[in-house]
Amino acid sequence: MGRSPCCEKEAGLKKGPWTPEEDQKLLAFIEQHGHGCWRSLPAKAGLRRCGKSCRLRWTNYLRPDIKRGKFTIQEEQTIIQLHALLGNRWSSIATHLPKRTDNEIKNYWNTHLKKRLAKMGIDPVTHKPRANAGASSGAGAGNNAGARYRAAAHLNHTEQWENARLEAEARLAREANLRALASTPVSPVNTPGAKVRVCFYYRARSS
DNA sequence: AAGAATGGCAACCGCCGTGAA
DNA sequence: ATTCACGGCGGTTGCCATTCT
Repeated sequence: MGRSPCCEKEAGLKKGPWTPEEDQKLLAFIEQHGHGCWRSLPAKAGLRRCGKSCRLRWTNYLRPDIKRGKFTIQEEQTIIQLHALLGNRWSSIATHLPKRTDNEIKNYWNTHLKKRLAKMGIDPVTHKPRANAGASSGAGAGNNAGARYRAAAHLNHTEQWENARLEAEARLAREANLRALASTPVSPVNTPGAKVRVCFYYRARSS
């Protein structure tokens, strides 16, 4: 039973980058009325966009509580720790970084953190040391001191990440307990319905 | 200086879960 | 019990900016 696409190919529906005028319209409308039903919002706000596009623009860019700009070391650590625990569940990760959007975190992971971990010889999917770590890091074959240094550094990093991971695990467990005690709604981390699509794919850029 | 390659990020696509009818 | 609409999510793409050759 196929679902029709959420955004019908309606004539005149605009796609692509948002203009400042569109941003202004969306912002003004939501500030005045709240977003309500996203589907009907564009018509009410005078936008020629689909509701989904409006929602995305709002949640990823226009929301006033979004922190933009460079991620701090602490934020990076949190992302790495949570990714080790949760995999690519960006929305869950984002709940622990309240001012960052899942899209931003996902982008940051794919463009920065993933590469950094790989460079350190850590598999960005499993967060465990790679068996052949360092073999492809461009190490000069005859440089033993360099190799020793890299090996030590690698062990050091591995240890660091593992500790961080355990810390995060403990913290999340504590938080879960507190939530259970307070009988508040379970967090996305433990929500049964939360998507567990851990399989990871990263588009290899064609060169 | 110019073109190619790469990086970074905003936005789109399609699937899934949920709740209402 | 089934269908449908909607919101939400993760994966992917496309474009602009920056760096490299």
